Amino acid sequence: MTSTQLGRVQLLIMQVLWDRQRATAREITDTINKSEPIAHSTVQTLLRALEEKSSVSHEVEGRTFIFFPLVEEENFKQNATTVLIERVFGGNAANLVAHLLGDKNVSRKEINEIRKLINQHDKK
Amino acid sequence: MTSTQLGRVQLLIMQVLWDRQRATAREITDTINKSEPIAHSTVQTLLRALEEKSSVSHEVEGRTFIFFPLVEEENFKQNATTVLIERVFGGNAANLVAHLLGDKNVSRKEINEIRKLINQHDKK
DNA sequence: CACTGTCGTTTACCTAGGTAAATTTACTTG
DNA sequence: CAAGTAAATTTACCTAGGTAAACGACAGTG
Repeated sequence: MTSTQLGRVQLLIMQVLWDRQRATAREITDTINKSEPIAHSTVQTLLRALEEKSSVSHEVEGRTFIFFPLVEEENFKQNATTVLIERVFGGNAANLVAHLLGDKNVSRKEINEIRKLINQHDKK
Repeated sequence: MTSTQLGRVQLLIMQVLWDRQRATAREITDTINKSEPIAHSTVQTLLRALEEKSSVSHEVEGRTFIFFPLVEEENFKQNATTVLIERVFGGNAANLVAHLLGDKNVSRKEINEIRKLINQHDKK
């Protein structure tokens, strides 16, 4: 299916994997537990789900599984962004940016950063 | 709960309501059916779900229900955008824009539009 | 007055995501 | 070798979203 759609906790797991490239279920659980409580068995269940939809795979080392991502972080970001633009912003990325400029959750500092990005992008 | 999280089809329904402000279930079904097939009973089921989470409400007119949105489109857009930025772009809107500039799915035309938006925004 | 079409309601089934305990399996260490 | 530990697997439950048939109420029409 290669669905690059992930649930919130699945995404946390993927982020650990993107960060480390390789990790055991235990390492993933411990990493997530630094920011929020999660049971090890939950992580294992979701890892199996991720494996079923070909987002991750594993190698066996001794008697433990070493997991690694099959989906690239960039691919995922692209997909997530595209879905938002398609469903919510009529398929036009500029509509999304227009929204950001008027969004109270976006700070002045971020807007300045955005302006810089555009200017730099223009210089090519 | 006031969850502004909506499923794909729920969002289609909300978009019809945002567009018309008031509509019967039948009108919603017919509108959606112009772009994709959907059973009337599916729309009714989802309308009830939307009503349960206070996204829409209805008045009774004769023996039919007239639905109308309780959630503002802007609120929803803001929420959906915030969730993407938080979960995928480390909470920084500029990261999202940086991504857009390198996204193959975003056309040159859209980038130009974005530049114009920023320039106009600066003039205040 | 029975028939038909349109409502809304009920019921049922499926998938995905999340949560986690219980169980099994197997290695290691006293 | 028995016990404990740690890993993976199995099992179970719950919610949200989606899909749609089946059902019951009712108004208008022949």
